[in-house]
Amino acid sequence: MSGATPSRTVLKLRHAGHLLAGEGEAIDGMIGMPRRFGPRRDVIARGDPPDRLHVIVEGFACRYKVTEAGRRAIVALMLPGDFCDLHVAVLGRMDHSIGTLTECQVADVSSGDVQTLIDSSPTIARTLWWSTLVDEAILRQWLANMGRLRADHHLMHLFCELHLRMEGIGLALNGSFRLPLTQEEIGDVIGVASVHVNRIVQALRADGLVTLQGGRVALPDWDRAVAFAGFDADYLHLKRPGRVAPII
Amino acid sequence: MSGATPSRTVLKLRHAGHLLAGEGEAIDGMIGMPRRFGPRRDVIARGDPPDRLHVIVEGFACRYKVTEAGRRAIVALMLPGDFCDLHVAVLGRMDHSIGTLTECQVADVSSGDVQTLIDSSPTIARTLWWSTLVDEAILRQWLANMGRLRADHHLMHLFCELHLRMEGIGLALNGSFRLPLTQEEIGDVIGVASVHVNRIVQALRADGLVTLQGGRVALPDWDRAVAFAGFDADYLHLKRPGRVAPII
DNA sequence: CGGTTAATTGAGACCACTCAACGGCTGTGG
DNA sequence: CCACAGCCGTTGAGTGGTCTCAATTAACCG
Repeated sequence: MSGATPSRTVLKLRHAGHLLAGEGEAIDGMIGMPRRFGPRRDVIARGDPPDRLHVIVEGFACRYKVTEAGRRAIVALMLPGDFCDLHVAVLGRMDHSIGTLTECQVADVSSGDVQTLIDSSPTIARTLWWSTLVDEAILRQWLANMGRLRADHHLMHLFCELHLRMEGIGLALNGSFRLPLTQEEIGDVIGVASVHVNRIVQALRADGLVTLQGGRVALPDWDRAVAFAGFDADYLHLKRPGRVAPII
Repeated sequence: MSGATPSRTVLKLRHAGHLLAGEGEAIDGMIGMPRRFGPRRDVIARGDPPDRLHVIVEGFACRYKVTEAGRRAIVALMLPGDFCDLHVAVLGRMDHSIGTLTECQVADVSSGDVQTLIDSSPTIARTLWWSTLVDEAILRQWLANMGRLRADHHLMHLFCELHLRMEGIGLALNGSFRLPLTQEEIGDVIGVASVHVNRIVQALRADGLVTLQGGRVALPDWDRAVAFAGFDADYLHLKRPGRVAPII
């Protein structure tokens, strides 16, 4: 590693296992100055032309769709370092919205810069490709979980996934990580009403499987959590396993 | 159009709206001789290295995952003409399986040929890219539907989607199309038990919204079906509409 | 014509929902 | 410093969609 600390984006992309020396810095070089978004703001709305690329530098954001009946479905959670829309420029308009959950720092990335970088290095191209495929694999896993797992198992599965993803970018410490979402927002992820999230969380807490307080999630017993959720991390495709020195 | 009838793959890809004259034939040229698979056979299994590309030439196939508890989740339906795995070569191993539902003809495609074709034409590259993005958009829509739509609305939504997709490859006639799946398999798609699929189908049939018999689905009243399902086709990103949008 | 698979029907149980009310915390303005 | 509003979390009660188990009929196939 060189002098500058690699961004969370690069920390994540290193898990693909392809990046050569210096390429992390090249990727960081194209990420512009972040703009601040307040909580619950749209970064891009459904119907917009997807002309810009964005990276979540800080905070939690999501992809979401709203059903006819007005129920919101969060179809992806984006953590610090995640690309929002590496891929969608080919489509004419957004079929979903991207919005912040917490306050966020969002950086614009020029799609021309991305193209240049991809053309300049097969390993970078392969790494960005890997990133979009992992996003898709997560989507498949979420679909498989939804409606087939009971809400308590489903929630623990989500926490297991987020723990690994947060750990991969240096944001998990001692089995706990920050997740300042309301129970309503968690419900929009796993597809249940907020009232039900509440009851489930209490039961899980009583079982010693998880604690949620002050916007942090703690998994005191990883093995039990994994067993309870039926969690298998293969869909995250982490070629370089887990731990990154935690930041904060 | 030239002499030879375009394959269903090309019929589908034309909806992207990018292909130039002659490029459809180029794409068809790389699709090899199909091999026959019986019903309920794995084309690729979870854990396999994703080294080959496949196209479903004839029949119905699916991506699926199996939960710890043994429940199967079908996370994508693949119709004639669909690429199975245009994208997954970057990942080390399959995180899901691809299997036939009905008897299928499956053609192998050399990934070298695909690469050559992509390098030879930006419009072909853009078109194949579009294809994988539409697959992902369908995945998002399925995730949004699952667990948020009541099973009857969900099922009608699926039928509306399949109707447009089948129509787009010339396999829908007078609002009906072939879909020789068991109620169990349909249940694995929308995440409900086969017994419940049965009751729902009967209710929908009684309402005149759909008929299922002899392995065919018929939607006698498209507008009512769309209204009932809350269906909005935008996520299929058909730049050249397959069916004219319902008037009134 | 017998065997197998799929569709259908019924009964009872459970998971998650809605509606509603209450408590706790925080920020604001008087 | 207190009153108040507002959001979030919590709790209760009753409803309903979907489940499992089981049995029966219908359709298909050799």
